[in-house]
Order: sequence, then C-alpha cells, then structure tokens
Amino acid sequence: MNVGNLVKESLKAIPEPTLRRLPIYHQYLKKIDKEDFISCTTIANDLCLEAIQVRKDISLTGIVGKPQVGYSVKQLMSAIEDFLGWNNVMDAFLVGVGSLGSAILGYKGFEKYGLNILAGFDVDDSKVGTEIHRKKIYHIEKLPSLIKRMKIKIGILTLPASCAQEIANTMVEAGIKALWNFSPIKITTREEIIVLNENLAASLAVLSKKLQEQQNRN
Amino acid sequence: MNVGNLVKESLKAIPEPTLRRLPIYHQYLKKIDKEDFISCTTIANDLCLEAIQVRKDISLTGIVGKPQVGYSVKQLMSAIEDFLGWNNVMDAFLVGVGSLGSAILGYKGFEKYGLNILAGFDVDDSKVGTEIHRKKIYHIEKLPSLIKRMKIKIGILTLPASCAQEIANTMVEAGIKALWNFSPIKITTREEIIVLNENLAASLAVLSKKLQEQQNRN
DNA sequence: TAGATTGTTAATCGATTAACAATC
DNA sequence: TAGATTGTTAATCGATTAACAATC
Repeated sequence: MNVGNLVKESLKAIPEPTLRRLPIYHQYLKKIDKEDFISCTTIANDLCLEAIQVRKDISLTGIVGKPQVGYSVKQLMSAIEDFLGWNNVMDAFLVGVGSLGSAILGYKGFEKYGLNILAGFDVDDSKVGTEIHRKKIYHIEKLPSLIKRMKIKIGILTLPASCAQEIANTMVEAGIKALWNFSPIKITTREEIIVLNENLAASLAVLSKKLQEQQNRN
Repeated sequence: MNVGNLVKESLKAIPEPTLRRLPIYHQYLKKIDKEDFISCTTIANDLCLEAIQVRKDISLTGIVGKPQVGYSVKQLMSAIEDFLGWNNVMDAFLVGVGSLGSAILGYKGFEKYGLNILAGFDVDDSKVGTEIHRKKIYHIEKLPSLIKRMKIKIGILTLPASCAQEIANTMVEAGIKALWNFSPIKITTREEIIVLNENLAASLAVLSKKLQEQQNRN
C-alpha cells in the first residue's frame, strides 16, 4: 500500500460495525494477554465471528500481522487504543441525574475508553449542589455557560422524553458537538452534530421479536 | 398480496434496522396523537429519515395506509404494539444489582414494552433479601432453580466482565432462551439462544471516532 | 378529474464473505 | 521447502433508495 492509498484510506469513514467490534476485540484480548501472538482464526472462533471479518477490521486500524504467526497481542491492543482515541480523554457533561444518569456518572470504565464525565446537571433542587459518585451536580440553568466556558464537546442525555429534545437544542447552541442520548426518544439536530441514540425500547424490540421468531420455529 | 405471499413474508425474518426503528415511530406518534392521519413523508421529515424507508418499515407490520391520506395514527400505534408483542408481557430476571442493574430494575418503561423484570440476583449478602425499586433481590445460587420453576425465558446481565460469561452459561443451562447483556464483554452461547450485547464501549467508540472524523474535516 | 400518497418491483450501495496471492 | 497465516481483490448478500404503477 503506497502513501496515496493511505491518505485515501484515512479519508474514508470507518464502517460503524467495525468500530463496534474493535472494543470487543480489546476486551477479549485483555483476558488472554499471556499469549504473545494470536491469529484472527482464534479470535473469530472465541467471539463467534468470521476470521475474514476480524482480519479486515484489524487491517483498518493499520496494524500488520505476521504470516504463519498472527498478531502481537500487545501491539494489537495498543493499536486499538490509539485508533479509538482512548489515550486522549475527552470531557463530557451528563444531563438528567435520575437512576440511569447516576449509574452512568458512577461507571468507572469510561475513562479507560477516553471519556471523562466532569459533572452532572439536573433541575431537581434536592440534587443540585450535591455530589454523586464524586461528580458535582449543577442546576441545568448553568449548562450553556459552562459548556461555553469549559469548551465541552460531548453531552450525555439521560432525560425524560418530554424535555430531551429541548435540552439537546440548548446544548447544541452552546457548542456541543456530540450527543450520547439515552432518553426514550430520538434526538435530531443539525447534520454536522454527531448523535448516537441508545434506545432501550429499540434494543428490546430486537430481543423480543427474535425470541418470538425463535419460539415459533420450534 | 395473496395468502401465499403473506405466509412467505411471515417466515422471513424482519430486518434488525426495521425492528429498531419501529419503537422510535411509536415514541414519535405518542407525541402527536392529536392528528388522525399522518403520512410517511411527515414522519420521515420529523425523524430525519427517508420517507420510503418509513413506508417500507410500516408495510412490514402489515398495516395498510390510505393513498392521499396516510396512515391512521391510532391504528399505526396499535399495529406497532401488536407487532412487537408489547401486549404480551414476558417475565425476566436481572443478574448483577450494581448501579446499572439497579437503574434497569427501576426503569418504569419496560412494562409498556412487553418486559416485566420479576426479581434481581446478586452475590452481595448486603443486597440479598432486600428490595430495590420494589423488586426482591435473591442470592445468585437460587438463579437456576428459580429459572426452571418459573419458566423464565429472558435474562438481563449487568455483571462485571470477570463473571458474566460463566453466569450466562448457568442461565442457558437452566433454560433461559434470550440474554440481554449489559456487561462489558461479549457473551457467546449456543446458536439457538438469542443474545443482545449492549456494549457501552462499542457505542462510545462510534461516538468518539465520528467526532474525531468530524473535527478533522474542519 | 388531478394530485398526493401508498405499495411494489428494480437499482444501488455498503458490509460481509469468498478466493487466492503474498509472506515468513 | 511446505504450510499456516496475512493481505487484497472479487463476489455475494442484505438493506437502502429510486422508480413508477395503483389508489382514493
């Protein structure tokens, strides 16, 4: 692969399915890091995937393996970390400190994955001013000014359906560039803003419909 | 469409992207249910989708619209409910009553979406015997016998990476047919078991990589 | 009727999978 | 060297999108 291709390659967006599998490879490699080298066949077998798919995903991170040997586990892990930006931790605000919001505030794993939740926001005066899992909770009124002052780019929404879109709009106006939305409603914004809608009802629909289909088959 | 096609159609699995969008249409329709009829163009515009995609999704639920008028909002909502089985509530057990597990135990929305979490399970003796959000917490030892006795088909995993696979295996042996996994590791099982892996690291990878790409573009 | 909308068949696009050459 | 594995190009498959006929 020549330099021209590399440039072209880097301009092409990475397929979303690949992005979703890379952390799974990393989680898997963590468990088996006694081994020096691993082949994509082994990874695929253990994760119920196709070897060719693993190989293609890995090639997108830019790492090269050794024929007859496989990939260096260490090298592969750190290539995934670099590729996904886990070494450049980004700050985020979380809005809506209900039970799901609190759980996410307290999740220790995010910093390893490049995300640092700085603070939480809520309208509930009994929460404002307290700390939850060591993160300060501010009144939602302060959200726009703090987003601007601290140049926060990522917002996490754990809000009721009724106000999620409105608060999302406020945050985007204040300069937020990416929204991770756990509210039970789809958030829509200007095209250039990244929105990732995590919809529990959507996932549950997949689970229960597949279960129905499975039960009907027998 | 004749009866033969209907039968053929019902045997074909519904595409997963469609299953994920149907609940989003429902959440959207709830907000605007003053209107009698709605066109797929309107739905698509409001949800940033393509009209043809909405039309195709809707057609898979079996509902028919009226040319020049659109779809009856009421009819469409109840068709989605029926199609996704929201009227046949299924029981589930949740394993791992940490902060995420507790949040999910307490989420009121699931019953509307056809899921009733009956109880929680944990190894922590300070939790066993208590109630969290009105759900009893049992020791994980009792999991297999209760799954068998109550014929539970759905398990929700909110466990640390270190024990998630092992407990999943136990549950499948006891008769669980579907696993909804929030643990930070991919769960693999026998082919006929439905597994839905919700991996926060995977989602975060999509969000942060897209944000990187977006920032590099400018 | 004219026109807007649905329903269906065909074309396109992107991800997965297959085939095979390159490598150690 | 032979053989196992990677890397790359081509084929396949499924979802999205386009085109257009059917409908009220």
